[in-house]
Amino acid sequence: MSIRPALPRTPMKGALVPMSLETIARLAGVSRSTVSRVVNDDPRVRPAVRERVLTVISEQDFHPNAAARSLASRKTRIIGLLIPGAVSFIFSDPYFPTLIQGVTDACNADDLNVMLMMDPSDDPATIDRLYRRVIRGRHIDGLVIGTSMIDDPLVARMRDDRFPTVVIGRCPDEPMLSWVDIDNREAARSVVEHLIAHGHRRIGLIGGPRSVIAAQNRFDGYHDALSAAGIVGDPDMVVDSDFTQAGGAAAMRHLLAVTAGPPDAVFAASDTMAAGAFTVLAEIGARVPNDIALIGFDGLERHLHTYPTLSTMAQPITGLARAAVAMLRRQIDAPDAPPAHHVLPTFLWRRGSCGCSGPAPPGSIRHPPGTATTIDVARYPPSHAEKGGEPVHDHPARPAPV
Amino acid sequence: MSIRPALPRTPMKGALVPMSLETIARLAGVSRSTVSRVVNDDPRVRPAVRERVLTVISEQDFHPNAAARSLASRKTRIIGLLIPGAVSFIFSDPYFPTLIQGVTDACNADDLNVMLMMDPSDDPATIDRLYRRVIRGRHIDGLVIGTSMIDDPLVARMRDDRFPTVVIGRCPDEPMLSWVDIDNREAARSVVEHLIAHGHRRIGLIGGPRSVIAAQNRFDGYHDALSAAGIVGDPDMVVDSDFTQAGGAAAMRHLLAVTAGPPDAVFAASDTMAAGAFTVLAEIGARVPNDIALIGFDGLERHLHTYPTLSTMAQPITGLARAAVAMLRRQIDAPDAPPAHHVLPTFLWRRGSCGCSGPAPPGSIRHPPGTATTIDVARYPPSHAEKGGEPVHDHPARPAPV
DNA sequence: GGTCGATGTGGGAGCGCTCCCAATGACACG
DNA sequence: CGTGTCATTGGGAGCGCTCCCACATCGACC
Repeated sequence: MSIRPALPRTPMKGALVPMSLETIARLAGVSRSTVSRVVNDDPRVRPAVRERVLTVISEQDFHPNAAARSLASRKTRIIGLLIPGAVSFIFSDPYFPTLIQGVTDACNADDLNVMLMMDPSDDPATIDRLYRRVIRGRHIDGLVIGTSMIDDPLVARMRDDRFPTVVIGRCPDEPMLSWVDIDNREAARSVVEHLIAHGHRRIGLIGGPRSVIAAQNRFDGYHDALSAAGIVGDPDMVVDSDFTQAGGAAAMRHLLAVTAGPPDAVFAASDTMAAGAFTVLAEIGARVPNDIALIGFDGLERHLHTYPTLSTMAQPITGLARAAVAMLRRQIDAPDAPPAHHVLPTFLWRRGSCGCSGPAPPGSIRHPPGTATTIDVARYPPSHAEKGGEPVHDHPARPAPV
Repeated sequence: MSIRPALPRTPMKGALVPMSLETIARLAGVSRSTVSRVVNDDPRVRPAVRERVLTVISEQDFHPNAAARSLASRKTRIIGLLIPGAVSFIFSDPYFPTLIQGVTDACNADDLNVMLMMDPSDDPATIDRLYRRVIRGRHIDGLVIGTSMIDDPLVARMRDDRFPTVVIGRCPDEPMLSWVDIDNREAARSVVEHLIAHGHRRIGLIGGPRSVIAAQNRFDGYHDALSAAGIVGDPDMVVDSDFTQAGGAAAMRHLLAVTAGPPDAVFAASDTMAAGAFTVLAEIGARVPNDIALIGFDGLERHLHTYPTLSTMAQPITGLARAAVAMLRRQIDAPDAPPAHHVLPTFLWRRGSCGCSGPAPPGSIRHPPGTATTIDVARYPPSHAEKGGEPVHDHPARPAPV
């Protein structure tokens, strides 16, 4: 195995030839340092010299060696994106793909690179190897964690290592870690409140796995709304599911089979589960929303194409990703700054499946569109805002209780 | 901005302390070289010494610095995974998420890291920056390209740069690039052949974008089957769509509105588009498969939960990913080896939506289960094989015409 | 007892950058 | 004309590894 570059080989058409600052320096008649300054946009270079160097760089199609740069600067310009393997629903739900896309997009804008870390097998030994190799091997400058599980050991590890980390999804037990999130509890509460405003009393909940903090928060919000309305919840109306379409379908069947009678409205804690519920309702010939009303969670564009269109609590997935990257950059630049916590707003899209098709239901809450968070990267509402529905209720950003 | 590590700080509980081969060497009473040998599994170390060094490494929780390693060895142990932004259907279809997962999984097994490259905006300037930064900056050792478009400029660039690259999806015009693929044309042909065996003559096609090579190949296969059966195709029966569910629904509506009459069977070139078609059929009350039979493409597990279950041509997405990583590793180790091309087998799952519900239709082709390709990494059939249907027709791997 | 190979081991010389400091020249001012 | 100041520029010293070569050390063998 020859590792040495094949130097004497005649450089063939376009083939990558190793090139260094020194080469460029010689060709431009300056020193290595000056080329370095030009490459790094250091102002201490005379415009004429800068011009000359830039010309040579562009002629030679030179780009500085990342490894050498990292070694000397102690910065890799790579951030890690960790998607925990424990979440079985990773790719049966477009949440994570959208998140990944949002993160890479934000990084492109900053000339950062993304190292994707995930372990579908969720084997502790693999995770440990991955962790040691990437974090301790200093492959990356910081880490974005896709979604935190309750008692995620990796989260505690990052805190102990004081490694720059931003979690998407709150970490109530880790005040020293930065995170960005939506207010899942409040959002869920207002979904159920909306169903109550439609006159429904027997409201089912198709929830996510309790181990996912966001899912737990949505359970809590559901109960909050029932309590506030003085409704005594039926435990049979609450089904734990798994964020998949199949799981949503199974949960719906379960709700329909409850001895005390089926629900007259259902809140599914994800659009994907709502879609599963939808198919079951179609199968048995139940009319939505007349027989059973339905509201999802996520605000995925694709569910605009069902009939009736799915009402849903939209969360700014791309905004979360952008915010996480921005926060992480800040943390990398100032490692000793205190942790930051941000809450982004959500929107309830009233569409066909909840019974809204024009006039707001009696008693529905209508807030003015909330000003977004102080993080300017959180562009909101989502781009498909204009495609259907109308925001009824939003949760303005606010500092989270730390 | 202090870049220097805060050395004098008392090392707090678990905080990352910079550590080097030299440190370990001193603690173990050996030289830097010996530690390096231990870390790299070089046999030229006495067992006793190795043991001692390993103990110190583990005590100190040491992991060698990736940048220094890369700089000295000229290998980064990172591979790039490029998902072209031009494909709008990236995340509306689980194909890419599954591919990404497959690639990271394969890399974990080899202690390789994955750098995710994608540009949703598909802006040439961004792509160019990304390319220069990552490829020419030598951030990665090699590249897996998710799916090639017809005339993808990036593909030509890789070939010119002689950069280790494997494309998932064939590149007929680039014999010097390695790729792994399925035989889309033949697979599509046998789908349509199967519909013909069911007695259908008026067969619609919901295709993907023509700019995607795989989609084009499926069009060709569709026509092959019609020709072979002596059926004169109706151009109105062929609708170009976009691999999304909404696109599939729109295409189905289009097929239903054709003046010469609706199809009695439809081949959708992806399961996601088939799902869209499904909802339209349900909406108008058409029975599947009695009024209109339907077969999809991809073999996504989620469509096992529809009613009737979706018949589909399954492709080994994870197998493609694994094969690509294996091929890329080989190419990185032996850059001068000739390019490799592999074709993985597909399976037709006969389920409810095509009319198969037990006995094979008259004249259906039944091959013995094909032995998989010579690439041992391609485990096949997919893990959900046991969940429904029965393979009817497989395409054994064969060397591709180069 | 000398020679040879095999087997370990140590240290030097980079890899291609960044950062620091010293040196240079130009210019203004006293 | 001396001196100080500023803007530029060059070169040295690493960053933490890998690789190569030299140098033991130890038997085995003649």
